[in-house]
Amino acid sequence: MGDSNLTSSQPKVRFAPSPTGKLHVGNLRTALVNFLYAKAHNGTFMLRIDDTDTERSTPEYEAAIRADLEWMGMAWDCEDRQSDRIGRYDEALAHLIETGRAYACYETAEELGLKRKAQLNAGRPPVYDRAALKLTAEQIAAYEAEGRKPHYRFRLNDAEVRWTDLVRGDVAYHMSSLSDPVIIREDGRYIYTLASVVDDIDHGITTILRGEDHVTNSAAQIQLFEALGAQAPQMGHLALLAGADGEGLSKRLGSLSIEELRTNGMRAVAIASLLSRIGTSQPITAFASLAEVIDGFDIAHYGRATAKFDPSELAMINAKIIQSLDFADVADELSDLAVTDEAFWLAVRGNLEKVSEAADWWAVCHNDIETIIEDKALCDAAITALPDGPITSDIWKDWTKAISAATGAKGRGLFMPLRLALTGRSAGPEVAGLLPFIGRERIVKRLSGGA
RNA sequence: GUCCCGUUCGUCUAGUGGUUUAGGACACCGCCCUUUCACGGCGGCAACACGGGUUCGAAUCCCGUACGGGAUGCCA
Repeated sequence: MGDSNLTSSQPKVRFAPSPTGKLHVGNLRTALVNFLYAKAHNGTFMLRIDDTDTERSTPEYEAAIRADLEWMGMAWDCEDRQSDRIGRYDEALAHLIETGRAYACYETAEELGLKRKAQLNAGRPPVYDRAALKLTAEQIAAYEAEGRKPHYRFRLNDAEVRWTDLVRGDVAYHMSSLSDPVIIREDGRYIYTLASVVDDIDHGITTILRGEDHVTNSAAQIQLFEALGAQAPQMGHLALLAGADGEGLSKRLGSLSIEELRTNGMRAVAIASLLSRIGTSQPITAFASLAEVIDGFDIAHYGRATAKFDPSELAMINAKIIQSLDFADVADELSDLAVTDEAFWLAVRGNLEKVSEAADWWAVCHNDIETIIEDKALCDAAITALPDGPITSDIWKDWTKAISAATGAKGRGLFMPLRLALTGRSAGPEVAGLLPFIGRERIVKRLSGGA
């Protein structure tokens, strides 16, 4: 477990997405934990666009990622992008070559693939054999004459790398089962392994919080930090997320993209509430604001076991949050839905799972519906007992009392027929609050079986 | 194949050898309240993956098995 005193000096963290896809709950959770860590410790949250893979990166994805982060309220304090920093990577590579930590390799991707396959078949781990180190000057010249361009690998020290992980505690990793990582491609494009380390050094990143799929990368990168004369930042590897059925999340990204959750009516705070708490020892809480999520955050509460993300759990938190929202909080969204009345919002909010459902109830009140007459005699009595004067929610009590006196009906037998006739539905907000919006004319019409 | 990691109520988890009849939160069920739903109050159901070992004593330590996840890329 991490020592939180270590971070009393202000940390600087980064979220480093590669713009090769949309943000999904797994990604976003990593971003959120970084954001919360920074905010909880008065630190800096940086956005870094990892776009060294030019074949898969697109401006559209980058824009979508930014939009999602902004929508979540996760403002970043500064930003940078890897494609602007090639010069720094050149310098780092030169330094590694000079110091004997980087070396040129001439195998093609196909040759490496075959080599791996052979090792696997022989029951050996598919670790690069460093054949390039044994190349003679003549062989290299021959490759060059052939037109082959080298890619470069970082030469790992055959040592055990240790670090105290913010979430996993003491970690030890022997480098013997790792291949020397390629750091620059044959075509001259850098790979994130090097770029990320150079960036973290230059940006003064103090703490790296990412998924545990990066553990082996971290081990190698710690040696890279050292080879570049820097001290590795603090590391924290979050357990990955799985779907509700335990299956890895990555297989079902589509249904769990932030964009989709947003269009499904999930609120940013609801998402932040859930993602900040799953996989931790803290209870899942429906926070009212991101500030509360920050207050409730502590990296020490994160566990090592795979956490499960359940969309239905998100929906419940979302409903809970909506039910306590003030009119001012949703006025803009509601006006998009043509709902402009505060009293109406207060009347229906307690029964909504999504804000957009307010529009359904607005329609129930103002448009024609299919009424259900379950008890005709009672409905007739209701028409008779309907008091004169303006229809307010206050009339409900006396009105229903009068209907009860006239018919002998009470409890469910009294209220359900009224609800069915007036709203056409068997469940929903308190009928009293809807009355003023339905209006006298429709009330009478519906009680007599019309729309 | 090899290397990491994990496995406690439905779910997220507390638990680092005795204080544990294994605690909490959410979900679920019941009751109360009540004008349905929701909210609230009270109560309930419900778990240490399996097998060995160490120990007076193990959810906790060790070994093995099973299952799951990750890594093993000229992706990030």
